[in-house]
Amino acid sequence: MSPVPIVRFAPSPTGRIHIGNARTALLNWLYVRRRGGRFVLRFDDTDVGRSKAEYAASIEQDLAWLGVEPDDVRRQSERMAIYDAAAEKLKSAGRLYPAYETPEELDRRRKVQQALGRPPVYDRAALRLTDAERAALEAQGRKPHWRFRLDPGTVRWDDLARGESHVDCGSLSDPVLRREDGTFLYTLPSVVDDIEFGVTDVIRGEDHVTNTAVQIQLFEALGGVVPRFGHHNLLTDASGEGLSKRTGALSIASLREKGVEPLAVAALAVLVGSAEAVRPVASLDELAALVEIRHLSHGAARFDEAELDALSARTLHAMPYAAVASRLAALGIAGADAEAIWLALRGNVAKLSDVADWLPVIAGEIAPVVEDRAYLAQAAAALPEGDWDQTTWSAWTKTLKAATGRKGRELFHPLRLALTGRESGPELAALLPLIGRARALARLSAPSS
RNA sequence: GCGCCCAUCGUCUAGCGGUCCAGGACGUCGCCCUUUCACGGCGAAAACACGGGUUCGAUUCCCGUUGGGCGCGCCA
Repeated sequence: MSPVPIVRFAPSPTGRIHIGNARTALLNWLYVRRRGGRFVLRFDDTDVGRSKAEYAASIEQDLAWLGVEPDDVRRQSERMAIYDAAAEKLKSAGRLYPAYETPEELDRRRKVQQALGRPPVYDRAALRLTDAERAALEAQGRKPHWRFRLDPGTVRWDDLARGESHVDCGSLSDPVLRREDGTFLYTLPSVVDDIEFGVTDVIRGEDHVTNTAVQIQLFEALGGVVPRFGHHNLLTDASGEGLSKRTGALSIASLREKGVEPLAVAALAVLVGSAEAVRPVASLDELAALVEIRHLSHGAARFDEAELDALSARTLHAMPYAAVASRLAALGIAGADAEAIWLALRGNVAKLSDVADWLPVIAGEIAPVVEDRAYLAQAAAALPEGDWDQTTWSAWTKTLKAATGRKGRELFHPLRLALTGRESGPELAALLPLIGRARALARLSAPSS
């Protein structure tokens, strides 16, 4: 097998991606990030009716927001001729055969089989058609769709996540590879592309395990190298319901709009349902070192959005200035004081945008809360001269303590109320130098409120 | 209905026959630190789904039941 892993994330651009898709994308991305390798973003857009360019664009945006930067982006809609050739190859090998049933007929048969307690498997009636019968159908204007003739045996593989795995293909329908109009379903293009792009590891959700058995047969029928497969456990929402059944709420776009940190989304998306404790991380590299596909559990895991908010806040509390500098600049926080402002405020924000709430305290207008004018006048008079730094607060309050005999809450709280106008907030030692002498003096001397 | 996978504290999990009156993380609660919040420190409550086996001994192995996830598409 290639020493350099090549993985792919293959969404169909028929909607926006949600947290479950992000889990798959990230698991792939982190896999090659740690080993050195390539990540291909492949849009499985053979369903022209449902695929939309704007969805593809938004998927790329969502991935970029999470920090996933593909090495290559491909579109299946541009590669039809190649799938055509593969289909011909299967046809001449006797593995692809025409079938003429209508979707309604098939649906009816499936229902009958289910009612009889039989698995709803295609009966291969088309395989028993004589040449004359086929010609008759064609003469009526019926166009065939094309099915891949499955080997009935059991397909086995050593799964990256689940170990020894097997699927009995005898209980599967021959998959339709191509529609009447010549367009392809996802199965064949996926395998053709995996072969051609040299994909070494297919990491996807466990909803694909039976597809994997079919696709392994397809890899073999096409003479391609069968990649390693890994099927990660699926996520459910907080109530235990499968994500695929719900839409919207857990989309990456909605999480971004809520102001959740991308690193928190990434961390929870891949750490939940694994043996590793969910924790804030400082980078995707740190996350990559934590994630081990083999350590994923095999049952579905709950993704709790409430947990995400807490993780997002904790991620912010430890975030170095360099990691947020450009986003702070966009909020108007830049220049010499920007780092000090961030370090003073970060422990008190749940979302990055919360820093805006504190800006007036540092550099704008507030309504000081004044309850004890005499004490504040005394405090104003004791305000140190010269340049202020982190030590100014304690020097000042020490002086005040000696002069007034106050201590604890009685000493500090009136100062906080006057200087910030609020009951609680960041440490005043960090805030005071940012507020500056002039502003502090004005607030301490404000009229009673 | 049939098939595959799973089943340990509220949640995510460790556990691969005795080391488990079950360990960690998040959450919750309490205490400490602190002018407040947050952080940090210490501590507490909190779980082996049920029934049968196998075994000297089952959380751990087997079978069944129940529950859950997924699949059974001319979706991907």
